[in-house]
Amino acid sequence: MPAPKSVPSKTVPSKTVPAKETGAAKETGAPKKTEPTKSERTRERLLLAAATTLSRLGYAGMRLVDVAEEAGVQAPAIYYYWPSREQLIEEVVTVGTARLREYVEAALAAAPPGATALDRLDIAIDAHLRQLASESAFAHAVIRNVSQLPPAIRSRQVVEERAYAAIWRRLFTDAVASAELRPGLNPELAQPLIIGILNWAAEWWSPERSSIDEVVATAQSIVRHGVAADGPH
Amino acid sequence: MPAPKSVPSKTVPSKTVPAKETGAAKETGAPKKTEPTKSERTRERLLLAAATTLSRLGYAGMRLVDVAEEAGVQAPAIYYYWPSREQLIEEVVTVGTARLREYVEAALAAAPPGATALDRLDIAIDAHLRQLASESAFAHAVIRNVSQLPPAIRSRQVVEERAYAAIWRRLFTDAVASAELRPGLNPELAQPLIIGILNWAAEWWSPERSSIDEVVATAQSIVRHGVAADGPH
DNA sequence: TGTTACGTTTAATTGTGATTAAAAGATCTG
DNA sequence: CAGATCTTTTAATCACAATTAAACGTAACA
Repeated sequence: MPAPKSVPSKTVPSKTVPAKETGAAKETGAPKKTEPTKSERTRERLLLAAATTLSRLGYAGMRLVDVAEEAGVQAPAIYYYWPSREQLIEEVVTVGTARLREYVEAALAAAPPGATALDRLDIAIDAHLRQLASESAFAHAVIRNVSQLPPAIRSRQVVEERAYAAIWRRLFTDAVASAELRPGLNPELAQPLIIGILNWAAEWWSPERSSIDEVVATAQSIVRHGVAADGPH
Repeated sequence: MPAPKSVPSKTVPSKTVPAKETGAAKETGAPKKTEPTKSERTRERLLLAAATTLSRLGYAGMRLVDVAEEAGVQAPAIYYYWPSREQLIEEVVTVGTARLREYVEAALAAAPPGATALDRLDIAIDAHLRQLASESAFAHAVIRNVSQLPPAIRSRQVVEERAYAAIWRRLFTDAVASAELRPGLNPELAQPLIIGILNWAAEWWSPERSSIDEVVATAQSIVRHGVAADGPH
């Protein structure tokens, strides 16, 4: 039983490599477009199931039986894809963090050239909240568990997290540089406080309670007024 | 072995009641001032240990052995004070929530008569953050675990939580009534978003990183500017 | 059509951790 | 100091959940 990809694994025995992700580049010129194998889809289904279960029951509470049931397989099937429960969880939280970063990065990259630092802050808020809303399983899994992850997992997730934090630090540095931030406001503290608005939304927001659009708009409004200099008005 | 107080317990066998908390009212006219028994202090030590361990390892991860070790006793000693692990955890989260509410309530009660709605908001922010900072074990235990508590525990904790939420809802209602809230801002959404600023602080704040005074000031500044009407300036 | 690697299942194995039982220590009261 | 009651400990239970082993289809393919 060779273990397929398994993103960050080291301990994989590495027997006959099934050349799936790897082989794709060889077959077609474009590295995309290969239809996902049944195996690949099962793996993805398990990863999502793990994220869901992890966010609901927490790091220690997530049982492989639950994950398996959620994905419609038996628990030992998980070991075909991951060498251990730990590795599975590690992938959930690193992938979760990475996707959030990528989503926000993409949104910022698509910002119009004339956007001010505060405009970009609005964009980041929008992207962060919408990612939380759509990929809620992964987002919840990360947000609710980072503080309780064992060091081994945490240390690898924190790399992703720092990369994401850098984006926000940059947003605030820019705002300071362009004097768009209210004087006297400590950006080192303002930044995590603002992140709190967004992350905590994962705890209370639900589509029944209010539309995501309204939450985004309200958060943007609070933040903008909350940190902006009393500019030209 | 009679089980001492054990706040919300129902399943206690209720044998010979040691008349401790109860007896206090009988002995002295004032219901306070009784020196805490050694037993009472052990119980308190265990409760704190449980809060600490719970916040560090989560609901499912908190082992009684850890709690006991943190309190300097053996695990089965816990069963002298609580009938089960569940009840212990329930007490941690309800007491944690209750203390936060009481602290903020007290702060608001001490507000000067002339305080505006926004002044009172500042007071609540100050109290909430300081309570998080001082009773951090209980606060963390609650904040990090509410979403993962089993329904049985959660349902009892949520009573406390609703009582606390009512305070904040009131603050915002008042601000709307006195037209201190920026028009167009949805107070139903603004309120949980602001709470997010505060609760998430538990995740990142540490005394080494910055003084609690500075965090409070920054949070107050952001919130006030974030939600206030463009009033008389 | 038999063979081989893949994907998954059922049936052990094993360690851990809550809980209980029984037995000591303490402490308090007379 | 003896006796009784509180507090805590050591020594079982007992169940559950991760992991491993072995076996069972199934599809491509030679």
